[in-house]
Amino acid sequence: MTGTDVEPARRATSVQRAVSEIRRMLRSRELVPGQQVRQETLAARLGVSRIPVREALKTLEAEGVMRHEPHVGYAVARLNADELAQVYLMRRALETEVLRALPRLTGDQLRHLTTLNEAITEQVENVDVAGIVAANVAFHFAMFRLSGLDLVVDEIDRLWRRSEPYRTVHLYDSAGRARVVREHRKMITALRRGDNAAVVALMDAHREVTVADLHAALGLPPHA
Amino acid sequence: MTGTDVEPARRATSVQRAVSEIRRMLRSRELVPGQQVRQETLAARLGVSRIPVREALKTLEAEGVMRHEPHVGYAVARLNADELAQVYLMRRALETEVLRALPRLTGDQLRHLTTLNEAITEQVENVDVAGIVAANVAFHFAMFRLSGLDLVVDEIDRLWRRSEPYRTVHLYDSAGRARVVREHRKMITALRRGDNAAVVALMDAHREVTVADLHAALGLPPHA
DNA sequence: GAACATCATTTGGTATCCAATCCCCGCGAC
DNA sequence: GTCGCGGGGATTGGATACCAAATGATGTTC
Repeated sequence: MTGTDVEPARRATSVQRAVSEIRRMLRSRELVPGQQVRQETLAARLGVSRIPVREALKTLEAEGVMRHEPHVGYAVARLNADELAQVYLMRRALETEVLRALPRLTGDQLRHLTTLNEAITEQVENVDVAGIVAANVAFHFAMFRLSGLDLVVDEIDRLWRRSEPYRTVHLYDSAGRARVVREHRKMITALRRGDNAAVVALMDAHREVTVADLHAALGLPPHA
Repeated sequence: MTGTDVEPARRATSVQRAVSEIRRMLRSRELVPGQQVRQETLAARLGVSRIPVREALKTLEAEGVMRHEPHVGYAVARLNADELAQVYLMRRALETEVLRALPRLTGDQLRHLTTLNEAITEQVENVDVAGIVAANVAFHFAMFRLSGLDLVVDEIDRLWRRSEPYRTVHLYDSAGRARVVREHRKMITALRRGDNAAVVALMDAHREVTVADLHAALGLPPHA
C-alpha cells in the first residue's frame, strides 16, 4: 500500500502474491475482523497450494493483522477499543519522531507532496473508495519517507495496516475529504517554513479526528 | 524471551518450537548477522521437515530478525549503524510511552521488581552470560508490562529482539553489571515516588550507554 | 437440560517430487 | 591475466498425496 510491497522486475513468488492478495481482500472488506480464513479456500482462490498460503498467513500473523490458534486456524485479528487506542498511540509516537526528523524540503519535494494531496480531491469522481484511501496513504507516506528513517516508516506502515480494517469513513463524504485535504495543505505550508514542530501538531490534530471517530463507532467514551 | 513465547499447557507446534529454537540460536551467537540459513540443515537439526522451518523463518522475517531473498534464501538480518540507531529511536519512543502510562505501583509490585533486579547481581556466579541477559530482560519487561499497554510492550519486545545480535557486552564485566543494577534501583525509587517523568529520564540515560557502546563498537562518530 | 460418544472437517506435518534459479568453476577468447 | 560464457550441482519455491491429531458440531443417552 505504500509501495513497499511492489517488488517489480522479477516475477513475485506465490507467497508474495498471496500476501498482497490477502491484504487487498482486507482493504476491500472482503475479509473482516474476526472472520475465519480457510486455507484450502484461499489456496483455491489464489490458484496455489496450501504451502505458500500458510507462509503468507504466518507473515500476516507476525504483522498483527491475523491471529492464529493451533488446530483451529487463522482469523482476521479483531481489535477492541483499547487495543486500537494502543495502535494509535504507537502511530503518534513513531510518526512524531519521523516528522521531527524531516529535513528542510526542496521545492520539488514540496510540489510533489502538493500533487499527491490534490490527487485526493481528484479522486472525487472515482466511486471506488479504495482509490481515495490509496491516495491518502500515498500522501502520508511520501512525506514520512522524506525523513530517511526507513525502518521507522516501515514500522508505521505496519501500524497503518493493522488498523486498516477499522478505519472509519470520514474520507468518504466530500466534506470529510475536503477537511483532510485542507489539513494536508496546512502541513505542506508548515513544511515550507521548515517548522517541523507545527507539522507534528497538525498531524496530531489530524489523527485525533480519526481516533474520535473510531471511539464513536465503537460506542466508547472519547478518552477511555 | 519476555514470556511471550512460552505457550504452556498444550504441546507447542513444530513451527512454534522452530521459532523458539532459532531465537535461542540467535541469543547464543550460534547464528550471527549476515549468516545464511540453510533450510534443510535447520530442519534436520530440529528433527522436522522443511515446511515448519519455512513458516518459522517467515515469522522471523516479518519481525525483522531475518531477511529473505527469493531463490537465495534466508539470512540473519544485518543492521548497519544507521538502522541500529533507528531501532533504538523506536525503542526510546515506545518505551517512553509505556513508562509514562505506568500507574502508581503497589508495594508488592515494587518488591517484585526489586527481586528481579537483584537477581541480575546473583547471576554473577553464573558463567553463562545468557542468564544475565535473561535476568535483565525479565526486569525491564516486568516493568513495561505493568503499564497494561500489552500491544505496545509486544512491539518493544520485537525491537529488543531485533537488536539482540548487536547488543554489546557491558553486562558481562562486573563493573558494568553493577552500574546496570544501580540504575535500575534508581528507577524503582522513582517509581515508588510515582515520578514517571524521572523514570523516563533514567531509562533514556540507561539506554544511551548501550547506544554509545554500539557506536563505538561499529566505529562510528557518537551522534552520527 | 447436561454429559457424553461419534464423526466429518480442518489443520499440522511428512515424504517425495520437480522446475526455476543461483552460484561456482572451468574453459576459451582476447 | 582477465573477462565472458557455459555447464552443472546445490538450493529454493512449490505441488501433490497422504496421514495423525485436534476441533467442533451432531446426535444420543441419561
